[in-house]
Amino acid sequence: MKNCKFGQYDETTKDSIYEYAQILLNKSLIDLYFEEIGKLPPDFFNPRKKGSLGCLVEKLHFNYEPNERPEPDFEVAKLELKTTPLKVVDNKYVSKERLVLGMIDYFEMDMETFEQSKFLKKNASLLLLFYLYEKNKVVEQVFKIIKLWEIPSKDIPVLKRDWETIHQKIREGKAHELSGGDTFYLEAARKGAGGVRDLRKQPQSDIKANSRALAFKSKYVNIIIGGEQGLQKALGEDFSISNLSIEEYLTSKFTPHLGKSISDIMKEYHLEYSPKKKDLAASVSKAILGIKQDNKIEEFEKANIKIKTIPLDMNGKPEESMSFKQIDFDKIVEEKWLESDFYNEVVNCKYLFVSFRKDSLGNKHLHKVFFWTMPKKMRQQAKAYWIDTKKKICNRDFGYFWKISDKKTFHVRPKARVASDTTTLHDGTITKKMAYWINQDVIYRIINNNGKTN
DNA sequence: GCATGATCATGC
DNA sequence: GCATGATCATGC
Repeated sequence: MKNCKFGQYDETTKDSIYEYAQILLNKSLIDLYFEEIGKLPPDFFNPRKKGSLGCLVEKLHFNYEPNERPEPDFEVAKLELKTTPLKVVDNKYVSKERLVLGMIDYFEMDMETFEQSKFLKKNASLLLLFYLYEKNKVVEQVFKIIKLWEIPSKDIPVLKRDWETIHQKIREGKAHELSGGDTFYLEAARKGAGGVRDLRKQPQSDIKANSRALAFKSKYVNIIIGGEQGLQKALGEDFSISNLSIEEYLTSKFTPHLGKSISDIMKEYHLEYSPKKKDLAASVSKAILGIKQDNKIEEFEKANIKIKTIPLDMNGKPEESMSFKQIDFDKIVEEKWLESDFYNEVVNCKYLFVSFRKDSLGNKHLHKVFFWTMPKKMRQQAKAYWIDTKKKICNRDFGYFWKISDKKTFHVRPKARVASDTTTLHDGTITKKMAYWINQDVIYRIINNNGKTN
């Protein structure tokens, strides 16, 4: 635990660091650390001294000494902290500049592969603190977007190809010919003082090359901002003036309704109540969140937030295991873990769990609402589960997937519309459709712990 | 028509 | 009572 001015956080877990970072939202350092900044030598926040804001955030806010090593800033949590500027264009935040991710050591990168690269080790998870840029200001700048970001699996192919393009030039002794235009998301950007005095040696040629750093192009940074901003926009004015994080804001919407019955909440929102409907809980959630029933949930999707409603029995126990998408048998055999559907759309997501508990009459009441992301241990289990499932599908071994009785967190089970609902694989194999599930008792534990993961 | 989220039904 | 198989309701 790190003790800080505004409480404490656990520097070994991403969630805890992220939660503590939220204090910065809509604030500047001078708002929060006026006295502390007064005691610092003026050199510390000279606008000309680049990078000083990032150091100050680490020192003042996180009570953490910045490291210069290849490991991420928060080494145990494997989380790299980045502060980066925004500007406003057409009433929208866009990235002011590329996001620099570390100097290129030509000799070192020459010997690497993408998978084992320093780049991937250091930048797989980023805590991005976007602030609104103001000229000649440092500590006065206000943080506008706080985002815990992990390289999305869908972007890995592009990033990998970009990295390999750069790598290839170094291998061919053409480091001096590198250019930002070679690549799409990731670029080898000029860095350092420039000019003759900043030239460095490269491994496969005697020609000296400019010093360069790997960086996300600002276009790509805008994609990173995009999902978050779309959601902020969808939440509207109330959210912008609330000074709350997205998580806090969304959960606070539910607070006044905790304990109320579904039918009462639906009356309040003038929704039709028919107990046969299966999406009652979902439409109630949408109503409370102010999402139109005709589905504005897309913005949540873009921000990688999934809403799951969980029915609980009288004792607060989940009535069912939790189902996810169908397994695409032909696809999974071609996939790698980090690029898989399952990793992308189930594991690597943020969930908003909305639970409803039955009373003695069988009426459902809004019970607990919280955000949840899969903790590390469970992700490891998820990987083992996925590998096992994939292996059995490769072997056309459809009868022996993990079962709930195996008590291994996940299981495979059908969820097809009817029993006769089968799927035909590319080689003509016909088999029942199956889906990914998380075991009921695991959901129970998550509910009991209010989503706190350890 | 089908995927998905949610729930029901049956057998041990 | 639980594990497993099966089906329902809905939206796209």
